[in-house]
Amino acid sequence: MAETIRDAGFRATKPRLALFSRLTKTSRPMSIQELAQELAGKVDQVTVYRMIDAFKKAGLVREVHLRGVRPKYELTDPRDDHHHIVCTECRKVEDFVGCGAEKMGKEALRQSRSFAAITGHTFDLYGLCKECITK
Amino acid sequence: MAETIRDAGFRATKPRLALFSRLTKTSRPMSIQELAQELAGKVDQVTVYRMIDAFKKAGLVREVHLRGVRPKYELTDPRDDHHHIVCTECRKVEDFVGCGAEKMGKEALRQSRSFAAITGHTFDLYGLCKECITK
DNA sequence: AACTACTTGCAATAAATTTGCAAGTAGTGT
DNA sequence: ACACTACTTGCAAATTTATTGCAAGTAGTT
Repeated sequence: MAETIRDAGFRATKPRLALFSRLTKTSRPMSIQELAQELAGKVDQVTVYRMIDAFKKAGLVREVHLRGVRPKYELTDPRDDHHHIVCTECRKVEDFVGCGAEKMGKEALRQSRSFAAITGHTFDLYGLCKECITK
Repeated sequence: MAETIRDAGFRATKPRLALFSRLTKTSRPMSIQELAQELAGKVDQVTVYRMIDAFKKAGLVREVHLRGVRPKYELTDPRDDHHHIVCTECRKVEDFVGCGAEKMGKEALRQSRSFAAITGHTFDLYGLCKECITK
């Protein structure tokens, strides 16, 4: 883990290890506030902001935008194209894999008169989980 | 236009008409800041916040989240399932239509053990426009 | 063990968003 | 046209969120 951080060009400091470690332990993207709160006492909130920003630029971390909430962050896994499905009632988040983005990218380029390449995408679903749908 | 606003349950006041009118004139989603700036003198920024919030709840306006920028807003067109393609260099935004969301929604439900229904989705593409790709 | 550039925490700023409230006005009924 | 009332607005102030400056601390190196 320290290795990963160094490879990304950073020093493997305690705060960085703490943040990175926390991110490896979550299956859901986390907000700055959640991270800062959990790391309180160990890592200053300002440092969380700075680290997330740096990790993001280095590609270690991905920013996830879901409707109606502040941005959340998760570790990047380069070979994994997963997306999120969010319950609009209870805000539960689950992952799903696969999406027709490559195909859609090609289709979009065909439609477009000013774009020349696709480099990324976001795709998230919103719905109701089995618990909330009965209410 | 005043009619649309009334139908949504609001009074057709000057500030509301100004905001709504501005939104009908843009082909790109706009941020609170952009809107407030353009309507400066006519509409207070606080009012823009409040109106956007109310319009959003009423379904007149859709919130659009694109990477790395604050939320933007555009008028909802119920029969139009368009999405955005964003140049990661110059931030240009273009629309494209159609996306495999229905199909993917079904696939996601199949994968999921806790979700029961899909009610919405986001899908946006990032890439380079013809101008920026040559740089 | 010493060195140095990168990091961190704390305090202070700045920016974004929300709230309270008196004054203004659209829509209604007269 | 006039008055009435609930909905709206603008302004100021409070909150919340994010950024910056800088002295002190520390990882990685010599």
